[in-house]
Amino acid sequence: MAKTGGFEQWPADVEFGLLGELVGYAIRRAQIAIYKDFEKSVTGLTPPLLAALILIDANPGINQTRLGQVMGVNRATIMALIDRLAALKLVRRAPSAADRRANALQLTDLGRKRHGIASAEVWAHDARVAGNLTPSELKTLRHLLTKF
Amino acid sequence: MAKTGGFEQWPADVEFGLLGELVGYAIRRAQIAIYKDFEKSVTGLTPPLLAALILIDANPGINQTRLGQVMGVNRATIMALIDRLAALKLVRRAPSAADRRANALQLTDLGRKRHGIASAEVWAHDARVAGNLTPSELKTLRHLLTKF
DNA sequence: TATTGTTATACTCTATAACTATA
DNA sequence: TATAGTTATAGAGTATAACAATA
Repeated sequence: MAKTGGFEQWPADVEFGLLGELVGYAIRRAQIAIYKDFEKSVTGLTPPLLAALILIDANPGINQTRLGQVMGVNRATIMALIDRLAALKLVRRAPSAADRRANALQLTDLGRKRHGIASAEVWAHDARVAGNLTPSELKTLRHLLTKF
Repeated sequence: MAKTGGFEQWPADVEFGLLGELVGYAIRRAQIAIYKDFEKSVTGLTPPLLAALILIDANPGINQTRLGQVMGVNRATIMALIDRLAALKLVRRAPSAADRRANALQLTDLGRKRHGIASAEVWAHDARVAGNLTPSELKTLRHLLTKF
């Protein structure tokens, strides 16, 4: 029942009706609280941009369509995200050796540097928001979340 | 490890790097999967609009600022959401007896009807996406999610 | 034919800043 | 002074539809 970033998870003076019964909404409220802490913790990158940055770092040469599938967004959306990362000089669209239609996505030197900084920031953020859970509880939660 | 709506939760051929360590990202991925099922299940209302509709039904006369606080958004944002619910003739801004600055939000007759329909839809949706969890697991998950 | 990237376009969610009426 | 609502504006994320290049 922690308050994260001033967002009161389940205020007692409000009726939630059906929302209080939905596990999907419980996940959504946790996500809102976590997002508010993320904003204060990770400088200059939104959650989708950081996710893309980390995924490209971990999968160098991945193409846009595949990255979009992994992130759960379509080609036009991943296009916009890569455009922004490219404008920030963090990601480069290199030609793919295997498929001349595709871009092989890579981090730039600056991108690798930024990846290191943002990793430290998001790591600290995640530890903070999970601070009310024991290691055992976290393991259980992670396990249950894979079932969706 | 269910696939919900064609979104593959943790594809095995992709490295997730640091993302795989973050409980916040695990929650985000579950939320993406659930959202994709929501879209197919609840007709004509987005998650924020349905949340507002249910909260107004459960707290008739609530004002916009308080509703925004409960939902975790600011006054300008709740304004836009109520504008859309009002344009759909689902919600009415009634004058507040206690405070002439405030709107007492209420469902219209059509709003109550829509609330009933959407409740059935979202209930079925939630049961479907939670189908891989036992009642005991769901209870544990709900408990752990309150800790953020 | 199918797929990758791209562009044009539009909609939703969200916020900041400034204004007004009222408290 | 402070708060509730409002308006104007902007940015980010998301999608659909169409097109060119390549598979």
